[in-house]
Amino acid sequence: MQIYNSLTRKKEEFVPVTPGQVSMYVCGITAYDYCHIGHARSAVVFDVLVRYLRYSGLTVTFVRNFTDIDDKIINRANREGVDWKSIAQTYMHAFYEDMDRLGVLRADIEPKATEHIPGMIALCAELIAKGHAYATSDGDVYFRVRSYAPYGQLSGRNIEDLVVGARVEPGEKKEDPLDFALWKGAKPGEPFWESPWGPGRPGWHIECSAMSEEYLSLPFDIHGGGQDLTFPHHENERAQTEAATDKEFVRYWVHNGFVQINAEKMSKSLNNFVTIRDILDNYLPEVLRFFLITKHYRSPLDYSVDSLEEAERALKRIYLAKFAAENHIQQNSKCTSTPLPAELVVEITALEVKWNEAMADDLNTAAALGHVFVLVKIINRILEDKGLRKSAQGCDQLKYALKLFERWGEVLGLFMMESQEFLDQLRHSRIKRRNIDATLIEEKMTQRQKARVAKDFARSDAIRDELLTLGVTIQDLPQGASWDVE
RNA sequence: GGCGGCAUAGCCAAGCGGUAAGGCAGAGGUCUGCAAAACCUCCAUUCUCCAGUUCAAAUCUGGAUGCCGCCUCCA
Repeated sequence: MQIYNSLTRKKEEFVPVTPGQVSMYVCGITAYDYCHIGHARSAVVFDVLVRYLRYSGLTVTFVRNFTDIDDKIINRANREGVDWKSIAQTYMHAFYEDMDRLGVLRADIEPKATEHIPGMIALCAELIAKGHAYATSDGDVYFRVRSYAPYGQLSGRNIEDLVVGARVEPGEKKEDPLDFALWKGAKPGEPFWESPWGPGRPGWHIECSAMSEEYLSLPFDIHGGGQDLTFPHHENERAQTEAATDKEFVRYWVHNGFVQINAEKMSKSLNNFVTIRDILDNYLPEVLRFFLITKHYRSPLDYSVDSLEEAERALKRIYLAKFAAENHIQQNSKCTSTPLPAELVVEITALEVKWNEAMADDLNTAAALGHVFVLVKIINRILEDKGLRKSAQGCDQLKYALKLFERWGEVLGLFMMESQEFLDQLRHSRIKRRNIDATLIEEKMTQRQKARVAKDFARSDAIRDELLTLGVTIQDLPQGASWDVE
């Protein structure tokens, strides 16, 4: 497959270091708050990537870490007057709850920073020994940025430009403002680990270097994360590992784009953070997951309730077609030998190739979903035509289409629910969201049914209009009337 | 100020030199007591603008304009 490499700023053919095997590391969360929709996007994007690589026949070793010690965790613990460990515990647990609901698979290895302190200390020591780092009298250890020539290559910056923006916090004893902390000497009251430089704790970047090196051999194939991690986090990780080991760190750097809220960046200051659980209070997890892959992973994605509801309608269309095809296959016992129009068969066969091409082209899920809808249209076309739907070939093609749903769904993490179950859940989700009193609606439906039997259409239509103002629509079907929420 | 990205129908969105996928909305039709839902059909001679390269450009080059991101913790 082709994959865009942030380091070379080009799409490249993906060739794993070891044929048939992929080693992949993605920066996980810092456990200090509930995950927001941006975390969801990143997690889902790399989940789809892992699933697709496996679908392509590759064996993937996927490492995703937890940062369970960090300034933000300590700050929150202090603010709430609790132990920092319980903060990390709470939000790692929440992460699993949210991700499980979204269908994000567990990584093969999920290391925690606090369980890898010795590796980080060893890395710091190695960097000091090689002259790439130095300890200060305060027990801090800094990376000597100017000692690593390629610094800035990954994020496309040159060192002299960085100097302008570099900051030195009060109390820091850096040789150079560009240098960044590998190890932070403990301040009073802070958690610490013993080290050759005195009690302290790791800087943020060193943990990913230590953990990726521990579980994957260098260079490993894919390093992923959000676009904002490119600088400084990934740039620093790369500098640390390559300077310490004299080996290439990573072959392909993959970065996902941001989720924006109404075309603006999500930020604490704008107070426009939307958490995963906020959304899942009102929408099915699969709707959110579908929404997150409707756009190419490197582009910014604009979140709004409208766009989420549009995704919901679109997903419903897919499930309705799946539902109809499944039902038809179950119930249709008699088959005729009517052939399907040749172009229909050709089209459906071509779809599998096209879908694959889309996914192999830098994980173009937006295009892949387009092909899913073409499949939906073909299913409906067969189902709609009495001759075609009874033909043996028509049935075969419907079965094949369902197999495609299954295969594609496995990769996208979609369409895996029982159709009926999805449609029921969707209905309940909408009833809840629109604050609809189902008992009241049922009463009205009974009243309306009486009116209809009595051919009092004025009355039955009045009830229908009344329900419509609540957002409830009525369908009069041969087997009786039913209602739904839009 | 430095670096990078984007601009495609009412909205969302693919497209990576060979003549505009797909979704939502909308219009027509099937169905219906009438509707609704569902389904089918239709819906960009044209891709922000101006030059250029080419037999051929939404796609490449140069310029203009407008948005956005990063450079500080951030997915």
